[in-house]
Amino acid sequence: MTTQQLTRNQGLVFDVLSHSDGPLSAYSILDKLRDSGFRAPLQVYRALDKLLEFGLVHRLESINAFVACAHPEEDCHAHGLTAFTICETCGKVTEFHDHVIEDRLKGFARDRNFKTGKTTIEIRGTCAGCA
Amino acid sequence: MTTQQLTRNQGLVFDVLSHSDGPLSAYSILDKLRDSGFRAPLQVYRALDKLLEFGLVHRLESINAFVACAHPEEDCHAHGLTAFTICETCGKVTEFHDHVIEDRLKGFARDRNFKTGKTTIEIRGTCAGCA
DNA sequence: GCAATTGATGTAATAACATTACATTCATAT
DNA sequence: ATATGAATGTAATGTTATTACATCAATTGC
Repeated sequence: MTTQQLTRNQGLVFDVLSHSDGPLSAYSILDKLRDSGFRAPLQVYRALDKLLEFGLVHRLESINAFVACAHPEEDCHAHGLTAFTICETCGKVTEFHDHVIEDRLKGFARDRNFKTGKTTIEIRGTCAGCA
Repeated sequence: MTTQQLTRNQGLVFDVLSHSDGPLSAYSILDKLRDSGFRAPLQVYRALDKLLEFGLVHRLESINAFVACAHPEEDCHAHGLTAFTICETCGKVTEFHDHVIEDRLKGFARDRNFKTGKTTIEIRGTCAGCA
């Protein structure tokens, strides 16, 4: 998935997220896109749904916000599990992938015949710069 | 923390969660407590805040809902990291603790001088019974 | 005893996040 | 050219959470 084949709305939303310092809520994205013609939350949510599907954007469940993927040129879904640190002071988000954790969770699920869908791993705290 | 020293509202909310089959939203808790005199969301949220603090209740970030801790007699905070599987079909939630994952996340955070606050691990999918 | 403080409660209003419903437009594949 | 599926526009509504302010209850220090 390259950012070339995005629709206008998807492109605008991805652009806003890519150029943002930190995660943004759907409504702050909407505000930033008023001048580009956005008028309703659904325009943002629809674009976000697609971007999430493409693996270009991640949703941070614990703060109801969205970030651009750290490596949008590759397919993030292919990296397996994605985890995040979220600085509660400056908002900085760091994305990482850990195969040990992934295997461990997979094992846990398999042992219980639990069919894994989406997995969320988010560490909230204070980043090095803000400590 | 035993459930003895809870206030009336905290006790009522904990009771509803303890006797529930699955996770409940704050507003469904409110509905279940109308007859006990609850009239506003804040009564629920305030009780939940305390119960979370006491480790008697967990918040499921990915579904905006709350569950009673699986072992309220012990202090859940003492077990370290808590992770969950959440069945999207029947709502069943299973709580578990994994030291390998915990150590791995701790290591990641330490390497980056990230001071860890609350960590969320939630696996959404389909449980054995619903597969 | 009785202020002073602290924690819990009651209530209303509002803010923040997300979806449903329905009409329309666009792309493209026959 | 037209049928189809995807994307869009807009309004209304639903769901989750917080702010603000008044009151009440328990505890502490004097």
